[in-house]
Amino acid sequence: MPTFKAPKGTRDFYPEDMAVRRRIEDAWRSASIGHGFEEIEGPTFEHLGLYTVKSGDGIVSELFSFRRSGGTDDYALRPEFTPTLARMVAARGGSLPRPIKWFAIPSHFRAERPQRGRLREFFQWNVDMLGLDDPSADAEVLSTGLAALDALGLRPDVATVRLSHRDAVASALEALGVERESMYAAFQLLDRRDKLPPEEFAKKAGDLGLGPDGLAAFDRLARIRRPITVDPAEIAAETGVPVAAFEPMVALREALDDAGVSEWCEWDLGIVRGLAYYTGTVFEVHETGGGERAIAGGCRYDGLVELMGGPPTSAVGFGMGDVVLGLVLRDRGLLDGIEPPRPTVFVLVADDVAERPAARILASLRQAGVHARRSYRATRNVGKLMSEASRAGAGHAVIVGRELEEGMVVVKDLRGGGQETIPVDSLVTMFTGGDDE
RNA sequence: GCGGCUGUAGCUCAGGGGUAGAGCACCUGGUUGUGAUCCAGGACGUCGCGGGUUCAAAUCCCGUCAGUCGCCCCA
Repeated sequence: MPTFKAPKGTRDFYPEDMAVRRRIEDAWRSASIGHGFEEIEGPTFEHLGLYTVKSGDGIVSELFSFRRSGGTDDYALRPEFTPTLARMVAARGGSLPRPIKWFAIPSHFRAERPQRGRLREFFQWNVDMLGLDDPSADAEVLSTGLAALDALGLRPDVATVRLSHRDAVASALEALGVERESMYAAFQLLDRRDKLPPEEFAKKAGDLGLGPDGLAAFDRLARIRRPITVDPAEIAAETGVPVAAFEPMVALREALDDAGVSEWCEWDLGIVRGLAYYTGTVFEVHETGGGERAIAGGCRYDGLVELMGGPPTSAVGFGMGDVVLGLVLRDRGLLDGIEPPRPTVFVLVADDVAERPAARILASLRQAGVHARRSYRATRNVGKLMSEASRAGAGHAVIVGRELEEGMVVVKDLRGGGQETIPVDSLVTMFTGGDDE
């Protein structure tokens, strides 16, 4: 018989893994709802064209795409959610009340070589706010993400938001002599500042029309890392760029301050993020040590809904994957002790004649909404059964046995250790009365 | 697509040309009811796979596959 393994880059979620996943998803969902976002979902696969129209044909090699046997349409498992979101917004056009505040926790699929923090199937929390062209929307979206991180135990000393603003950087680069038509190439170079040898960096910068002075300023700009409270005039002085270029950053900073999250944030003008359709604010959330990939990435994408056939719609959102976040949380012990739901009651049968009464007791507990389990072993050895109840993490064990003759059962508190003999009739009340966990 | 490292029991690993090992976990029983660091017993492997060398390969050689980490890319 052939043996099968989970496909490359996918994961099996055993109960303990599922408990961790639920913890993360619960934090995401709670933060979203608490900040006024509503949950949506879309199809797991879409028309291939939905992705190529936005990202170009080159994206196809990164997708799991397919055609139904005998069919004519090309599909792809969704590699991200934003196109689906933009499609959904475009489909309802202007009929949706603005701003639109939606979140989703979809699975995604990418045909990449797996490595640390990157798998072929993963879950990504998406939070998006559309139809409000104001920095307060950027701040609201970002603070939603940070609320989830906070709920999971991460704090500003452990996770940092690196922020930039494409309009500000574009103005700065223009002031340094970069032609408008070279702007996208300049962003790409900015993104690769730490990966290229200095000579190559200088050469590519020269191709953009930058002289030696401009190159030096470009390099300084690319490496700007400052507290978010810094005076833009300081950055202007350091890079030789007129301070007016950094104007968009001031309004963003004020919005972040009002949202109460500026403690998490710093400027990093080297943050670019790849896509051409990004506009305005861009940010990444990183572990402060910086060893892992980005925990989350977000941006403004004011043109995308229109690209999908909808009305011009401003938009800002972010995605946060479960893989890197899980690694960061695990490294800090923040996932220790998470386990699947544990039963309130564990019913054990201590006597052959108690088998059917025990079954009835179990059913009555469950019908009353109590999480109750039983042993499926044949043994009547109470010690072994008690051990099983303990390993199951049950709060109480109910021994159904000889006391039944008097209409009684024994209830043992597995946390505290005490036990009492009570009438069978009062058992359900005991566990629904509110004085038990 | 390219490179490093690792593949031996369910898990963690030892062994290193001559009959396949340990700990943990798991299962059963301990004759009559209380959470095992108790006792006794049990199941467990084509040593990733294929080829080569050898009287003999888990062990040495070659290849291959898988996992993992990195490069490329990263929505």
